Amino acid sequence: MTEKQEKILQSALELFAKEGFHATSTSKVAKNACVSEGLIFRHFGNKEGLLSAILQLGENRIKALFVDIVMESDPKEVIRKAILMTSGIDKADYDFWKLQFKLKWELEVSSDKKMEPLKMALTNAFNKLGYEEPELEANLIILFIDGIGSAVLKGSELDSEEMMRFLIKKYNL
Amino acid sequence: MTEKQEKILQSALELFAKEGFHATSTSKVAKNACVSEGLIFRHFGNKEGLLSAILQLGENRIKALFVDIVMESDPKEVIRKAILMTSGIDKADYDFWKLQFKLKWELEVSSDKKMEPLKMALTNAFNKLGYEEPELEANLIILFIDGIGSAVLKGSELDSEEMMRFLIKKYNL
DNA sequence: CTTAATAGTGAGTAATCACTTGCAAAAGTA
DNA sequence: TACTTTTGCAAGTGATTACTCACTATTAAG
Repeated sequence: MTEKQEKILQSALELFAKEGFHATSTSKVAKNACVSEGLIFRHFGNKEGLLSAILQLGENRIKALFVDIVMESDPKEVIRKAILMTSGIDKADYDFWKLQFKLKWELEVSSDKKMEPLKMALTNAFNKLGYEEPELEANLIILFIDGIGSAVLKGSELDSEEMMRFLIKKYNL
Repeated sequence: MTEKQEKILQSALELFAKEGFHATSTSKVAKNACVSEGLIFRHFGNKEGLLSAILQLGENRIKALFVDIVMESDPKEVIRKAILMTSGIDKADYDFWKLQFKLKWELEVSSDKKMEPLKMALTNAFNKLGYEEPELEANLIILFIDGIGSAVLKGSELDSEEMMRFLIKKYNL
């Protein structure tokens, strides 16, 4: 991957996150990246190709976030780490995650599949801890993680750290 | 409001919800509504004006949904009704609510303010029931409602009815 | 009936859209 | 060195964008 190629990707990420995919023109991306507009199409084929490249990065990053949770053997620790998942994300990466959330709405891609390994790990954890309906408990945690993530990235006033602490207390973790 | 004016609003709602605001052109809206494109600008000024009109409808509808909850005096019933809030929405109104959720991301409008009365009612209810941290409990419920709504409107596989039943059981309501 | 306001149209507008093309500079590769 | 491939740019392309304008049809009040 060339230097300019990365610059295009970085600029697209920033602008797509800030303004949205459809509201961002390829000429804007090119200007922001200080390259000719044609170069975008040379490297990524079309605008959707550019988006796909970004989406692929997202897939990889989310997998990386899950690894630490899924590999954990202590069930209590699995749930704790899941709840705290979003606390670990760098502020410099906000654009990146914001885009991922935004695109779930803009492109109608279901996030169920991506969350599947996390759901399995949580279900298993709740099962080990003797909860009556482990799968529903897992769904609930995922709902909260997603909700907290959304709130933070949308710039809500919600104190995410306090919510996580509260949840951890609620589950005796 | 004229017949054609309503048709424009209806078409815009449908298309904005399906394709997104920026991805829907005014000419598409006009065609779908079987009116001349110019009429849109006569009545709504510009594309954003059309959006504002739709957004205003949303504000009113969400207030109507809240009334039944906020007016309830029995604290347990307040929480129960809040949890079940999304179960009452008509499938014919899916486009409408989908657009409201979509726009929260596309236009970066915080939904905190709209949710404020609901949060107050829930906080009060949890307080009456002797919960230690009523405000955080309220936040959690709102997070849940928002999450269920998102999941359903995004076409997730999540069984929302079962999740609601599960939560109601969890809170002994 | 007259008049004025509103509702509605359809053919424009300049600007912008995603994308292409021709060509040159650079970088491998032998 | 000579040749091929990749990288990059500038100047285009036709289509579409949000929006305007000149005009007509309809309505309603005096």
